[in-house]
Amino acid sequence: MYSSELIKGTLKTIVLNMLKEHGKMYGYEIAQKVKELTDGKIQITEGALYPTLHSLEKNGELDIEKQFLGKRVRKYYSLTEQGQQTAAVKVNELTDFINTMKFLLDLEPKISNG
Amino acid sequence: MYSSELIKGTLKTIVLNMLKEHGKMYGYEIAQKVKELTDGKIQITEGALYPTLHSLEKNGELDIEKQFLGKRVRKYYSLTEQGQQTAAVKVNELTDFINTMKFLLDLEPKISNG
DNA sequence: AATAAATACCTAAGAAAATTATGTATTATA
DNA sequence: TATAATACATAATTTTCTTAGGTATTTATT
Repeated sequence: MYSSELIKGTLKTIVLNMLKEHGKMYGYEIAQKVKELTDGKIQITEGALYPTLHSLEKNGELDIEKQFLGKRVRKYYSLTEQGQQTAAVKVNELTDFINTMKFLLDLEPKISNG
Repeated sequence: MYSSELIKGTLKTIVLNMLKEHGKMYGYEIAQKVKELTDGKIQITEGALYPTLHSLEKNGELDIEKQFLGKRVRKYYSLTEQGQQTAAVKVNELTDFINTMKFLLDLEPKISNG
């Protein structure tokens, strides 16, 4: 597990990208998938996840679709058109940021993007 | 300039790494150097920088040394032994995190670290 | 000489985003 | 039948940053 401060600021991007790559998903599923894909290194807490989903939906990035399994409800989220654009922008921004950080921290040879 | 939320959580690591790579530096210098190295993409604000430096010093990561230029003061910071260890740990952690994020966001071929 | 810009430090109020803790309820497992 | 896993949610608190303000010196410009 990473010291939590690192993950800050990347949650929206992670969520948007999960939906971009895996189609519609429900909240719990997103958290499980991220945990699985990162070997438990990134664990999204529910207190962070649900408010983020609500906020994204409120801002028109996500569509919501309820599904009932017996009496229990699942809320499937999917990207709106606007959400698809936002996802692309956010992922590009994060990619750029990562490259900048790698350079700044001297993590790779400096003459690789020229 | 990146949307500010991305930079969150990386400031301590950036500061510690700057001091690791460039020896003793003063606050203003750190901010300038980071700005210069990232072509203005990462701009550390003073409101974030100085409290971070104070906090790192208070925690025993940094030594401080005052220098006077005429009447103006500069506060040079350098890594303590503990600070050197923390810097290494933090940089490793960030490197690992970056690799995890790249994998998670599918930014590079997945069979590159195996 | 006067003004502006850059250097160099600092703190406080507020916002943003997460953690931690708690809550509800159903379904599957031991 | 107790426990764990699934699945949602919110509230209080903490952390970390932004924004805005403050002081003061030195250098560059007009």
